[in-house]
Amino acid sequence: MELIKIYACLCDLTRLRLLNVLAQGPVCVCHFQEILQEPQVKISKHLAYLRQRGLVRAERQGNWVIYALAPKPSRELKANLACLQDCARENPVFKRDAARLKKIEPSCAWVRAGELEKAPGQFRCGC
Amino acid sequence: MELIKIYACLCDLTRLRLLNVLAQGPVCVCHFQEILQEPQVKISKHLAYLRQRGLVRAERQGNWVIYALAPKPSRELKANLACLQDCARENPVFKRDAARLKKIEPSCAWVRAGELEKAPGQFRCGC
DNA sequence: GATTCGTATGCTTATTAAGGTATACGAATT
DNA sequence: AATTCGTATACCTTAATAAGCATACGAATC
Repeated sequence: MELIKIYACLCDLTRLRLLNVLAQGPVCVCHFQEILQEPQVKISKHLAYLRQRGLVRAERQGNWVIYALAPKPSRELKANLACLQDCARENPVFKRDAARLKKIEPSCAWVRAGELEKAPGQFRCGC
Repeated sequence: MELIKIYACLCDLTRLRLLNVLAQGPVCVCHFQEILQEPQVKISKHLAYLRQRGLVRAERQGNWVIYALAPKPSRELKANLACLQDCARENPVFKRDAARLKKIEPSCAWVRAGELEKAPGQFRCGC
């Protein structure tokens, strides 16, 4: 059942943090490393978990892989992500992630605008 | 973290069904057996799982054990249970459970009203 | 073509969880 | 006191998961 799958995705802190960041917009793996302060393997694996279950999609841009929330989320998923957003608002861990995201916002903004494609080789990962 | 615990409780269908039924009010184990159509061990174990994590509390009344949602739920728990209720509304499995609950409603009503204590020995389990 | 960079995957180990069978438990009945 | 009833737990088997290490991969650079 869809609901079970969703809750299974949500019952790990790392994945919760990933999804919470993604709610702000697409982010590449190396930025996740910086925001979550977790090793690459860990991040990559949890992203794979979410990807395999359809909560998230990945798109390659040169060396980087940009992750984003899946388009056309089910009603259940939409509701639960909203609920998560609401619950996360007051939580120190999520707030800290949000702050770190804001710090590297510029690079993420380029990514979101697709500038990376237009001007390849212009941007370096800050990791 | 509270949220992780909650999602862990929610990522199993049996527990989801239990919680969804409990949202209507206290229910005893044997009624759960009838509503979910699942073996006693299974139900008992999942109730223990929820009990150990504080989502649910149990109260003995003679031979029966009545389960109810924990009082004073956290903001997170309240939000997620509401979200579940909303998602479950259209789901055939949960709807079927709700229908079965309604059928045995009378006995459950006694339990809820505490009549069981007032008139011990008057009621038998329908299982 | 070799190297570097960012990312993904295979392997191993440890933990957790789900289901079933059998049995133990407390309360009530006989 | 023995039995019955409703419920809980111990034990077993199997499967899923998380984390870390090492390594493979594709794209870009040198």
